[in-house]
Amino acid sequence: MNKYYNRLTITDFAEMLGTSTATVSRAFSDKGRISSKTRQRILQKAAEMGYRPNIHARNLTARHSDTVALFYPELRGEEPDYFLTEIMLGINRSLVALQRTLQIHPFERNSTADEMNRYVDLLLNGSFAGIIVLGETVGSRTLAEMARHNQIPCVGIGPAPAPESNSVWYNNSSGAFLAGKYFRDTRRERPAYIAGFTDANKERGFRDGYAGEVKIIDGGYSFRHGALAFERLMKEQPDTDCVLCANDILAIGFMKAAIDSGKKIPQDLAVIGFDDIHPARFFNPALSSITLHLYDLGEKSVQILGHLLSGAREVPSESVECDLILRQSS
Amino acid sequence: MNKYYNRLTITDFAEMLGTSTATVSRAFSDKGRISSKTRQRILQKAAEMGYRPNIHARNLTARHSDTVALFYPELRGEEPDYFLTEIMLGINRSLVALQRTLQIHPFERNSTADEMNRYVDLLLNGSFAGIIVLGETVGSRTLAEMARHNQIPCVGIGPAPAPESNSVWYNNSSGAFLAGKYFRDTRRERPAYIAGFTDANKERGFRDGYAGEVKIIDGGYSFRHGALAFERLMKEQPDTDCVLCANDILAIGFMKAAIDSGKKIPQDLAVIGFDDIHPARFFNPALSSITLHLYDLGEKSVQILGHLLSGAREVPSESVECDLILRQSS
DNA sequence: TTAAATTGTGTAAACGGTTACGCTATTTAA
DNA sequence: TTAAATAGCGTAACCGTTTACACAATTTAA
Repeated sequence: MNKYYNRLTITDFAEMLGTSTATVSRAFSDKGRISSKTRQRILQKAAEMGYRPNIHARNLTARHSDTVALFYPELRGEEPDYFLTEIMLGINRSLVALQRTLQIHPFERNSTADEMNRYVDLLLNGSFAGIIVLGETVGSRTLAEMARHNQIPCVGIGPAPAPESNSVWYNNSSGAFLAGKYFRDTRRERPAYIAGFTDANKERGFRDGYAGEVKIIDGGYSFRHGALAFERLMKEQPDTDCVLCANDILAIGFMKAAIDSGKKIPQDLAVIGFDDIHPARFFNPALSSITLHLYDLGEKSVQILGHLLSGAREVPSESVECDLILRQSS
Repeated sequence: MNKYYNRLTITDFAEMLGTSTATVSRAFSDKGRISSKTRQRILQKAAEMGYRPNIHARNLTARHSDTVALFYPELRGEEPDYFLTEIMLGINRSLVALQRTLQIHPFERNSTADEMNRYVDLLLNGSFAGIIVLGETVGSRTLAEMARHNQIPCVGIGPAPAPESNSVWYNNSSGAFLAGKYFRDTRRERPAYIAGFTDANKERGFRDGYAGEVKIIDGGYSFRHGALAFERLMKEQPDTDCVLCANDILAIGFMKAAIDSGKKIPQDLAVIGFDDIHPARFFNPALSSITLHLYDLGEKSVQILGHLLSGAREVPSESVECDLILRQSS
């Protein structure tokens, strides 16, 4: 292995200055008592001579690290996970402001016991000051539960408040409702819902919003699945005139296929996506979408974690509103 | 602060088992001598009773951590940084395979001395086993240099081999050449290059590839800048019939504006982007682009880092080929 | 001016592991 | 069967900090 980095230890350094290690330590820690004159002198000398407190020794005595881990079920799909990307952006920015660093830990959606063990080990061996857990997979819940059980600050991000931890959550059902209602209000007559895999909440919300029956097509969440869904839809209900898709990538794949086959969007077919990932607005026509405010989601999770980290016991969970962003596609 | 996690120390645990701490340590470390029978017993008991070696103590004696940091100049632009996202994906996947964890550290492009100091501190206080540094900013170079100087494994990713560290690099100029040549071969007559900010290499490559004069428009790298560039171009050289853009987002913004103003792509105007970020293929028409093989870039950097981490002294830098991916826009 | 309170510093014991060294068993060689 | 080699384990020093406690110097109160 690699044993690089500073060979200058606090003992050596203190000796050079003619002080004790305690004083040096105090100069860096801003806890204990120390005259500002000596602190100045020590910090200055440290800068000159390149002394830096070894972080592992610090973590050991302090009994905590200051890194935060983000666990998320990895989408090994055909596209990068834009959903994750945008949440992570919010998380990381906020974390930097808190002077904390982010470790990222993807895990398989159907994680093996082995993989889970590795992560639980990391969690319990003191690696993290706290964790953020994305999603609602078995893995996510296990991690959240372990964290709670061992009193490690943890906040979950998902489509429902997590009983195992503090959480910030979004309400898929109410989002889908907006889309349904919009289609009703704009007098669309034959709605369809392109589900990735079944998501009862979105489906129900959409149906309730539209206040009428809705054709369901399922299959998967990728760009390619969107195109397939279009083909199936044209066979099974060719007079469909409005569509909600379970996520934006699906919607974009769907639109692409629709346009290539000669459909006019939004005239023949109005399309609304879900999540409002950034690339949605790039498409031509620009995609309308239910926004989950992904960036804010990340930000809020860090806010809650921040409170937990500074010792608060009861921090309320939060939810974020879904909104319908109208662009060209609907 | 938070002093959670395992209160069961090696001393307590060893006592419970009636062995010495040395033996327990050996059971976990697979170095020293130990009978497989006792190891079994210890590991099993550990699992039962929930003993886990504290990572900070381990790191302290071992004099190294096993986390890898990725430093990158943060694009505080109007879009998420897809370029980064895809490289990071490659890095993280490979790193997981090496049982290492990734910390991500964005820094400002024009980072202040203060910010730089923080990062140098992190670098030199033993936080990382090694680092990967993205880009060619002053900050990136400083970090790479510090790492090299302190013998911390470091690999840079950028548009040219980095003298301060091992690196994996791409050749912008040769990529742009391909685009120029393609436009020449397809008998386009009035080329333009939409530079974000000036990038002499791409510009030169493009001109050489086309073997003729090229109109330059600059301004910035965002979607919005793409649209602005289109407008300026229409004023300054309205008969342009082919365009290379300095990145894909720019290209997409450009195309969107062009289409909205009635241009037919690729008939009236052929467009090629740069980087081949994933969303390029979603656009309508799908965007042709010079691919940098971003994912592979990330993978290779970890490969090199892996060698460095396992003690190799001289590991050759690598470069990746640029390729022209043709889609509908050209 | 003197006692009490406060401030600044040092000594040494943790923190929770690893590992060099030494001492028995046990195995192998002769 | 015996000497030499080796395998398995324990003791204790060490990794580089922090911090409780003790003590001297200085300030404040009376």
